[in-house]
Amino acid sequence: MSKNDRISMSVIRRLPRYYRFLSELDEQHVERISSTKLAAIMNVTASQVRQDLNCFGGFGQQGYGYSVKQLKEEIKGILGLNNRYQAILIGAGNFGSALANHFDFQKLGFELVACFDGDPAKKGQLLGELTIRSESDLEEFCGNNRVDTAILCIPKDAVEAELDRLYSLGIRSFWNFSHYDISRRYSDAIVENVHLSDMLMTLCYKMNNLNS
Amino acid sequence: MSKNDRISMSVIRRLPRYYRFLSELDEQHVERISSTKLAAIMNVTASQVRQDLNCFGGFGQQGYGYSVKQLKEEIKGILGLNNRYQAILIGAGNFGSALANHFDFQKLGFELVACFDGDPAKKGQLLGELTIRSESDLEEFCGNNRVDTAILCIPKDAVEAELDRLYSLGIRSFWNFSHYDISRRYSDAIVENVHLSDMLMTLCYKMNNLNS
DNA sequence: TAGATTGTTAATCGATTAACAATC
DNA sequence: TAGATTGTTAATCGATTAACAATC
Repeated sequence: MSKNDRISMSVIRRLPRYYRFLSELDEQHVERISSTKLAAIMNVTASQVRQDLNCFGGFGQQGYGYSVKQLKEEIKGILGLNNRYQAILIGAGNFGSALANHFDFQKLGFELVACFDGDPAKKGQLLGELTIRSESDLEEFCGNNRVDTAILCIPKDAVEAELDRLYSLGIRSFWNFSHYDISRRYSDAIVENVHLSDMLMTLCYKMNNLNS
Repeated sequence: MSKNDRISMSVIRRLPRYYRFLSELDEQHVERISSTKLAAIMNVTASQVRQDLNCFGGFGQQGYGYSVKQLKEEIKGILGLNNRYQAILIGAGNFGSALANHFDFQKLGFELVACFDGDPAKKGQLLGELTIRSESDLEEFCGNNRVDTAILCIPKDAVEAELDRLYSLGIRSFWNFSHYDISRRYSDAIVENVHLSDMLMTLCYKMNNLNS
């Protein structure tokens, strides 16, 4: 991470994709790759590949290309995937449960350390390897455990109250599956929103307006 | 939908957000709104609001602003949310199940009409109001029913074979939760990708590189 | 050395913002 | 009419692509 003078989000959002493709190449024991070939595989321009990678430093070698393994590791580091993060899940409804059971947090350095739900009936139930805790245990748990990220899988209306508690407990990073606008309330919060319904609407538009 | 000369994806991806905010305003019985006020609520510039909306026609009125209800309906129409779509779910694993049970398809005009899973043990099980079908019933079902969209909730390795079958059955629209690159194989496919792990990686980057 | 391919600068393209005349 | 606010053009900004000298 050398010449880090404000990387644009456009570049950042492409990094996971580079990381995926490089991981694949690495698994196939490909040792080196040129920007041209990588671009062809990823369906982008070679210029963009070189431009993107150069935001972080000269990982390549003229006349040779890039070492797949090294580049993969560099990007992994840039993304912060070598660190360990402890996440808690807020809301053990269907969606939160799916995430807890099915999503490979480990692969990205995350560990789901607790899960909270407002429904008293759910308290004590198992969710994968976790026992569902009551909302009221939030303060105690966060007092005794490091929590790096909260994953919000509760309905929009329930978010604000919950968010205020999480924020006052010092949590600043949120993976937000609700439509509540976290950044508006806490401008220093680090937020990644997943708006599934927005994406389905976009598909809907494409169905009506693309080719066909 | 008047002056539709190629709207950029940047604009399209903002439409669901307009739609959401306008729906809220409408629920609050707000009758009209100016681009300046809407921009303030949505945290964008008034210029962008006017520019965006004008891609589709002059919905506003000088000196007055926009009618909330009308604008909402216009955008709804542009997105294609007034139509009815029949979707099938491919893969009734944890994630697919969550979607089937929890996601409000109806609201966007979608109806989940069938669900398929490769695991014979799952056949016949109930998933919400749907009975899980065997993969082998795909051809028969699609022969007898209109299917507008397939929702892919199967692992990357399983996608290609499945995609080929779906494509040959005439399905061209895909909501893709896997990392398989559909557009590369079928360039005329209409695809919306949801790459959850990419988004978590982006959050990870932000945690390491933003403020703090 | 000759060939390949990067790193980087310059050119182009597209998207956002500003400004203002048109008009309700 | 005067005030407000759009629709739209022009200016700015940022992101992508092209080009090429540096260098392995």
